[in-house]
Amino acid sequence: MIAPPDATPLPRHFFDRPVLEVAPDLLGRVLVRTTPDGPIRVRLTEVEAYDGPNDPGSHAYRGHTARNDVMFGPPGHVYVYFTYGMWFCMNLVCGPEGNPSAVLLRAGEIVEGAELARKRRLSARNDKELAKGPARLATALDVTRELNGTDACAAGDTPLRILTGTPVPADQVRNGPRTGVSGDGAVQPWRYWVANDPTVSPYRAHAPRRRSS
DNA sequence: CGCGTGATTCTCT
DNA sequence: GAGAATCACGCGG
Repeated sequence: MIAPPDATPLPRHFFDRPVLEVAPDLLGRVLVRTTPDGPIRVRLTEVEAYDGPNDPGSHAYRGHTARNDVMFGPPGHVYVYFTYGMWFCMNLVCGPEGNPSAVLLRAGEIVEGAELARKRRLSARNDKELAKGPARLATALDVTRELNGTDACAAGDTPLRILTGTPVPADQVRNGPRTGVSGDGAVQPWRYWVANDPTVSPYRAHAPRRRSS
């Protein structure tokens, strides 16, 4: 019997391309998180590209460190980072090994396991908000530091993988400036989203924090 | 609805 | 020591 599209992982070579090609092509793909209580599936509606060692917005801009190590590894793996003292965000590594490019997964529509996601997203006022924002998406899927380096292209019963899903036609893809990025990196129009999708997060320009004392 | 601010800790300078 | 690829909440209109 033939596996349905939603059961087929994206092949590794999907990610072994320039990140600006991969990012819009990820819209409509389905991320599956396997938990002890059952699967959670998310249809991706918003992503952001970070393009190699010369992108001033990228965590890899200042070289190879312990935190960004996974970005320098093979494509198709999950890079999870911790930020603002509280939150995790997840990326999928792109391009050839050694070239530190990645796509930040910013938002999606929960298509299965919403009851499991709600348990971790108690402040969400409705299901559209469950994964509306990169840290919300990671929280809804219970993605933390432990999943850093996971191979999202592996077959079988892995904790997190990315399936073929149904790609979004090019005429429904929009793009604009990246969110939350400071300095020169902010101007790149490398945030991609699905037109008129209610699960896409609102745009917010980066706001530097003042010192408290 | 838009805007401002506190939360909380890791990472790199 | 500063700033962070963010979120939630309170306030004012």
